[in-house]
This record gives sequence, C-alpha cells and structure tokens, in this order.
Amino acid sequence: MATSDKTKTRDAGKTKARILAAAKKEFAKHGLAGARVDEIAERAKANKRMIYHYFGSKEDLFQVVLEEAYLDIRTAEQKLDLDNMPAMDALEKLVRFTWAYYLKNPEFITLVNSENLHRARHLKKSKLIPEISAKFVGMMDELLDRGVREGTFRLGLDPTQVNITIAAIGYYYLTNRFTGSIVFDRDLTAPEALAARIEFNVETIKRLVAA
Amino acid sequence: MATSDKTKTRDAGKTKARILAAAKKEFAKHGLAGARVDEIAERAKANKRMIYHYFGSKEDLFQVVLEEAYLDIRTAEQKLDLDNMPAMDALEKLVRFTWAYYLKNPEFITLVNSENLHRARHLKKSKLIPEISAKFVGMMDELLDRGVREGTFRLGLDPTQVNITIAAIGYYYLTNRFTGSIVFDRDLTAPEALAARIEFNVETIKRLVAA
Amino acid sequence: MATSDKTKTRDAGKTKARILAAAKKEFAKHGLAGARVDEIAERAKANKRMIYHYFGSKEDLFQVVLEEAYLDIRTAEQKLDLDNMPAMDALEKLVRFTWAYYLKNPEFITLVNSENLHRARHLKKSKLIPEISAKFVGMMDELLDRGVREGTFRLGLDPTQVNITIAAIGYYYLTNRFTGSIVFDRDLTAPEALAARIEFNVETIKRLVAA
Amino acid sequence: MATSDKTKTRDAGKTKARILAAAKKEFAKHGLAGARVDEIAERAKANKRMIYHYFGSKEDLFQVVLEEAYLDIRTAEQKLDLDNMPAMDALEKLVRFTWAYYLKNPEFITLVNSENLHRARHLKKSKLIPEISAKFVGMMDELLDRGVREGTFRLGLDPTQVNITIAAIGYYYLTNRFTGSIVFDRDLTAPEALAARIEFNVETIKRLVAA
DNA sequence: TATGAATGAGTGTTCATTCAT
DNA sequence: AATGAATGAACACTCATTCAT
Repeated sequence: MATSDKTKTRDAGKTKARILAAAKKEFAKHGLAGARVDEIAERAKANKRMIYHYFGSKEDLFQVVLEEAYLDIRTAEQKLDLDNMPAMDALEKLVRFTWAYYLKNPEFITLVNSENLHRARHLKKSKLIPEISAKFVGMMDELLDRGVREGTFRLGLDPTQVNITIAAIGYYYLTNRFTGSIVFDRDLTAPEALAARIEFNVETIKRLVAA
Repeated sequence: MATSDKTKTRDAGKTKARILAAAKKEFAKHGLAGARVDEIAERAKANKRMIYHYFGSKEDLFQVVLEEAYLDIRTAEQKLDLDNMPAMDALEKLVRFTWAYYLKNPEFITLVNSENLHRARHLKKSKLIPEISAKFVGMMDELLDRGVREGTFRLGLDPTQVNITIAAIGYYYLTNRFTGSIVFDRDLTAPEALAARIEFNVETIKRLVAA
Repeated sequence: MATSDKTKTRDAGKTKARILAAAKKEFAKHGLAGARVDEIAERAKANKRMIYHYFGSKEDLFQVVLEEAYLDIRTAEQKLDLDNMPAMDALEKLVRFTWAYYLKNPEFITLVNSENLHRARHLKKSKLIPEISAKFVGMMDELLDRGVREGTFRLGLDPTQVNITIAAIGYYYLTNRFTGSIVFDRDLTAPEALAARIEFNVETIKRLVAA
Repeated sequence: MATSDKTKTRDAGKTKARILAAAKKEFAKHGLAGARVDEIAERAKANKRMIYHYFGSKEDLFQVVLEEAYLDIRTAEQKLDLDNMPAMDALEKLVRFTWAYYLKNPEFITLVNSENLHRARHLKKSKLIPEISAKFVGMMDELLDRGVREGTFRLGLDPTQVNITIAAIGYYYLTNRFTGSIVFDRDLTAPEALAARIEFNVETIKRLVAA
C-alpha cells in the first residue's frame, strides 16, 4: 500500500535518471555557473534534496553529467564498425557520424565548452574518461595505418591532429553558429546550410589525408 | 607629488579603460554568468558604482567588451596587407595570423564561446559588428577569386566555409585544449604541440583550396 | 522540549502570516519605497529568502498586504448588520464604525496613501478588490433608498459621494493629524480631540443626508 | 565676457529656483523616500553638487519645498478678500478656492501626505509655518462669528473642525482618486466627476454650518 | 526514499553624498 | 559659482545547501 500509488517516486534509479537528464539540459543551456539547482530539481520533478543525496553537490553532478556525455559519444563511435570497409570510406563515415552526433546531441558541445572554461577541472578527477578515450584514440591510429597500406592515405599523418581536425570543423561551426550567423550575415542554422557544411567537411578531410 | 600616486583617479577615459580591461579578463575567465562585478571593480581599482555609471549593467558591459574584441581582431586582419603576394602565400599568412591572434588573445575565444551560449543575444544588438564583418567577409571573397585567377586555387570554393574552417581548426584546438589534453593523453598546450598544430593547420588549408 | 522554543519554524502558513504582518507594519510606517525587505524579514523572524519564496517580490508582497487590508475592512463592514434599524441610525453606525476602524487599523490609511502615490498600480492588478468593493457600494445604495422611504433622508443623494464623504472626514483627519497639529496648534491626537472629531463627523453626515 | 554666454549658469538665484521647482515635482511624484537626488539635478539642469551647496541635504531640501508649498496656499487664501460679502458666500468661496487650489497644485497634497508619513518631522523644525498658520486659523474664527451674527450660521461651530472638514472632503477625494476609481468602479478623475464633486462639497459645508 | 521549509553568504544594482578642479 | 568623477553603504534579490519530518 505504501508505494503502490507512487510508482514514480520511491524508485531510486528513475529519480536519479530524471535528475541526470534534467541536469544535462540545464548545464547545456546555461553552463555550470549559469545553471540553477532549483531549475534542475523542478525539471526532474524531484525534490532538491535528492540531488544532494545522489550526487553530493552541483559540481559533482556536473562531473557525472559530463562523464556520461563522453561515455555516450565514445560508445556510439565504437559501434560504427569501421573495419569492414575501405579506410577512406571509414573516415568519411566517421566525419559524418561526428557531425550527426553533434547535431543530435547539442548538449555535448556546450558541456565540453563549459568544462574547458573550467580548465577540465572535473574531467581530471574522472577515472572513466582516460580509459574510454584510449580506445577512441587507438581507432584512428589503426584507421590511418590501414589507409596508408591501402594506398589511399598519405604517410606521416598524426592521428591526434586528424581527430582534432575532424571534431573541429564540425564542432566550431555548431558552437559558433549564433555569432557566425551575424558575422557572415547568413543563417548558418538553416537545414540547407547544415547540409552544405557536412559535405564541405567531408571534402576537407578527404583532401587532408589523401595520398 | 600631490597627484603622483593618484594618477588613476579623476580621469573618466582611463577609468573606463581600466574597467573594460578588467571586465575582459573576468568575462574571459568565468563567462558571463560566472563573472563577478565586484571582482571587475576590484581588478580595475574602480568603484563598483562607476561600472554602472559608464556601462549601465553587467550585460551591457559584456556587450561592449565583446564588440571591442571583434573590433580588435577585425582591425588587425585589415592590416595584414594580403594583396601584395601570391594568393596561396596570403592564405597561409591569414591562417598563421588567425592562430597567432587566438594564442595572444585567449580572451577572444572565451568571450565568443560565452556569447554563443547566450545565442548571440548581445551581438544582435550591436550596430558595429555587421559593418566590420562585411569587410572581413569581402577579403576572403577577393582572395579566393585571385587564387583561382592565379591558377593555384580550385574553383567553386565557398568563402564563408573557408573562413569558418580556418577559424575552426585553430579555435577548436585552443578552446578545447584542456579536455583535449586528457582525451588524447598528451599536453596540447606545450610549445612544441602548438608549433606542430599550426603547421598541420597550414597544410590542411592548403590542401583544401589547392587546384 | 524539542520543539517548544522553535514553534515558529517549519510551518509554511505561520511563516507566511508572520511575513504578512511584518510587511503590513513596515509598509505602513515607511511607504512602499521607504520600506526595507531586510527589516520585514527581521521583524517576521523569517529568512529574507522566504519572502521571495512566498511572495515573489517586494511589490508583489505590497499588493498582497494591500488586498488583505481592503478585504479586512470590507469584511468588517459586512458584519455591521445595518438592516435591522432605522436608516439614520444605520448611517451613524457606519460613520462611527469607519472612524473606529481607521483608529484601530492605522496601517490601512497609510497603505492606501502609498498605493495612491503609485496611482493604484497594484490594486489595478487585483481581481479580488472589484468583487468585494461591489458589495460595499451596494450597501450604501440600499441604505440611501431606505432612508428616503423612511422619510428621514432627502432624495437624489449620490451614494458614492456619501461614501467618499464619510471616509474623507475621518481619513483626512487621521492621516493629516501630524501636520494638522502644527497648523492648528492643537494636539489632534489627544483622546478628547478624537472624541470631539467623531461627534462632529456624525453631525456632518446627518446634516448632509437629512430630508 | 566671462558670464556672457552662460546666462543660465552662474546665477545663484535662478539655479536655486530651478532646483526647488524640480524637487517639488520629484517629491510630489515619488514621496521623500522614492525621490532621487540625481533626478532632481537632471530635471533642474543643475549639477548635483549645487543641491548640497544650496540646501545641505535631501531632507533639508524637502523641508524647504514643503514650507514653500504651505506658504503658497496660505498666501493665496489671504488674497481671497472674504470680508466683503455675506458669510455664507464667503464660506462657499473658500470651499471652491480650496478645491481649485488642490486641483491646480496636486503636488501640495502629495507633499503633505509624505510629510505626515514622516510624522511632520520637517514641519516641526520650521519657524515659518506656525506664523502663517495662525492667520489662516484666525480667518475662520472671524468668518464663523460673522455668520452667526448675520443669522445664517448656527452657533457653537468649532472653526478648526470646519477648516479640517473643508479640506478633508476635497483632499481625500483627490488623493484617493486612483484607488477610489477602482473601488467605486467609476472614473473619479473625469471632468464631469470633478465638477459633480465640488458641487456636492459646497452643499455638504453649507448644510454643516447652516443655522 | 523522499519532501517542503529554511538559511547565510553572496550578487547585481542603486543611492545620497563628497572630492578635486 | 559650478562641475564631472568618485565613493561606501545599503538595497532588492538569488543561490547552493541543510534541516526537520
């Protein structure tokens, strides 16, 4: 009788998940400093006290949100199955995936920006991130090697630089699309503009690695 | 002797300038939400009241700081004198300049990030920005045209995409160097790392535009 | 023992009531502009934050205080039971009641003065006031009609003018008793002075309506 | 040569007068607490420092404004020349004058209200006010005596009560016209409403004093 | 597990007043 | 006589966090 009519509450896992989802939105929208704990609680339809119960503090909550964000993108990348196609195709697939992921998960970019404003203070404390990052880095190592062997990639490319560049040309466009739309006097957020950008990016990367 | 140790006071222009400089640092360090008006006042050795006297509000001050930042980079770009050299050299010069400017003025990046978090709310109100942006955009238009005429650039390149890409590969690296250093397990801020990155970027852009 | 000395805490209703009572005093004493939120909090032995939690803002709090004040006097008037006596007696009763109410609730006058300084900005937003005012206005309509039927009141009296006049001769005396005491060089606040005034007012109204 | 092109400035008397006029408006509009010294300075097109130079402080300025206000109405009353007509006519003339004065000088009412909120703190310090008030009070003494002698006024009327009542029925209506318009669901500020009120007031006073 | 009430230290902003010229 | 710059105390309001149940 006690819990029967309150299935929403009294369920630790769900409450925690709702808080996390709400926090992700709030942190993405306003950054760490601008985010409001009250707002997170309300959005999560959870009592504010629960946030402290489960996560300890606003900053700790931010760290968990951030870790989850990285975990999510890295997991998705692992599922790309890039090994069963020519290296050049695999690379294009990765470029398109990265762009699509940023588009579908705009919080990722804002969270990372916030974290960099804080000089990666929270990420440094994480034990999870280095682990999952290693796999991601290894992926590009192998891909570039394979491309060289296949004769389509040039030799001597630094995998980290390539990785960063792939991220950069998508990430920068999206995070700066608001100021960019003013500077370039053009709606960078329009569907056609987005479509044009990804094609341009694919071309950029292909030319970058081409043998 | 009387005024020697108080040269700072009773000079509206200087006080305003000190406030602006202090605000630039504070906003760059903590973002709009995280910045503290008290801190700005203290750093500027000015009375907090003066900030409101000269700038109206924290947000208005942010807008002025942002405008000044854009004005500064656009002014510096205009001084590059790119017309008196082959287009490919001019492009490389621009890439190197952009990178150097970001490095020397790290606030620029953080301010722009902050502004994008706020969806360019302040830039939209500015009358100055569209004006100075137009010139900047025109510069690339002409450069690409000339490169094509000189036979070194390929045809059909979108100047805006090129501009964005030049900014992206520098900006992203720098704004994300803290999380990046963890993800890639490598000190991206080390002088050698910076040197390597700019060379990589020059290569990237050259390959992008090459005929 | 546990809760005995802290009965005030952890009771939303009581806290709210304490804030309202404190606000009434503070607003009455200093007006809207002169009132201090800190002072209200202290007087209410409540945290300042609670004021904003329950009432939103200083102005909103003022509006609630004002509404309560009007509600209180209108409720008290409804209890007068003026129907079971000759109209002239009823009118006198109302005059005496109004005076007594002003005397016992000096905040009412000051609050209304404050609100008029602000051109009824807050009252305009209220949905409650028009409702309760209608009943009050109707009361005088009926009373004057009855007085005419009973042959003691003259015909053609405007109920609103009578109402205003009854209020005026009491309200003005009390709100201006401080400057009045100087101008007339006489202590208008002395008990005898008050007693004399109400008798004079009864006479004034009786002569005003007499057939 | 020095002052020729600056006739506005460098004239102590005029600056003082402009400050006084501006202060009257500002105090009338916002009360003592709500009034802003900056606003007064701006309205007077005077330097803020001048206010302190001439008047010492915000409160002292308020006192001067208040004294001037009382001085003005009392002076105007003295000019009414009530002796050369029947007492009843003189009384009516006074009632109409008082109403007209309030209407034409709405600041008077608001200033007096403000002063009463402060329990006549400033008026108490004035040496001027008791003097000029005495004459005003004496006027009614004589008028009532004469009315009795002429056989139109009843005996035993307290001049102070009559004075207060004449003021009350005009003052209250005007000061409370904003809340009144809501309570009585009628525009008390309309020209017709004002015209109706003064006639009602004349009737009220005539009936009050009638033999 | 969950909650609504409560808090103290800020946080942006405003104000009357004084300083230096 | 007049001014623009500057100030410190206060003000309305907010926030992350804890208490009591």
